[in-house]
Amino acid sequence: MFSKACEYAIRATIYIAVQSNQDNRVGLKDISKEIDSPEAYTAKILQQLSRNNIIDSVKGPHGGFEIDKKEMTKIKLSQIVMAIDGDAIYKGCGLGFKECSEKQPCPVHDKFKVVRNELKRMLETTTVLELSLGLTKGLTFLHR
Amino acid sequence: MFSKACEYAIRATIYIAVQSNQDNRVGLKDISKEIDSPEAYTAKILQQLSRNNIIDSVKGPHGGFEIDKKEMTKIKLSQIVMAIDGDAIYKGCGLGFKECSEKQPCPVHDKFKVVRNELKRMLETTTVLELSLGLTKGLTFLHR
DNA sequence: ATAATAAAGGATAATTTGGTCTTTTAATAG
DNA sequence: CTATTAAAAGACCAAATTATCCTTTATTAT
Repeated sequence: MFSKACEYAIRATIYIAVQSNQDNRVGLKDISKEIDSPEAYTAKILQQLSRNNIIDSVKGPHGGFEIDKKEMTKIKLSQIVMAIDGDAIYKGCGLGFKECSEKQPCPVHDKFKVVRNELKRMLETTTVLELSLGLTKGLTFLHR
Repeated sequence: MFSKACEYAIRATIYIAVQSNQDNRVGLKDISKEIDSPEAYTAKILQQLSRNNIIDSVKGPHGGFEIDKKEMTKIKLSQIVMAIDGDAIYKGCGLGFKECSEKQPCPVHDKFKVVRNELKRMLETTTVLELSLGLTKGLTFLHR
């Protein structure tokens, strides 16, 4: 569904959100350990999230990553997916045709549309805050 | 969503179905031209489909690929996806966790379930015959 | 100011996926 | 039975994705 990078991005963002809710800034080492991802690779992904203003980063001693509490309620899963994987999952044809459209639909166009719209709706309505609360309440998990 | 190989597999199967409905056996060259895919790579994919009994292949002069008309009504998109991409799209966790389950769900587990179920339903109810008819009627297209 | 800390950035390596080429095997028409 | 045709099979190559390592930059506590 998503790239590995995007999976890590979502995991990391949720973890940072959980910590930011408790006013903890978290470092790369901590993050990659908690979300079970390769450290250096995760660093690259966090950079991208930071450049896309999804998370904030602070250099130096006691630096790390955080998410503004007010912003957190507004960040949707779709923003993370867009920042890492781009819009392929949104506009791409199910059979990989560039020219596929309503006017010239591929054989699975209408069938896929239903699924894609459901996915789109889900990504655009799910907030990072919401997901982080499930974790904090112990209803969901983030590691092996 | 699907791998490139799987996209080519679906395209090819639909095209072979269209031709088989008109009692035409089709060769690799013809297929890859019609579905706009690399010839040698398509050959590999057709082999996989043949081994999985989704299509039939005949060697020698006037050989090629075909689909039994009676079988065609039974072949679902899910069988093609399963043969090429495996069951990852069915059972895999949205965030890539191996241990994700109903009992130990990842933060997006329930959200993804809705989308995945929709996808599953679509793949398991859509037949190759159905898709090929849309093409034959000129309602859909398979190439640039 | 300076040493220590932690993220940013750049170069590079490994793996997976996508794709090609050549040889072998099977089928059939003459 | 032999030449021809077309798929099967195997080795190989290329590109993209995933992942690592090393150097630089920014921050802060002493």
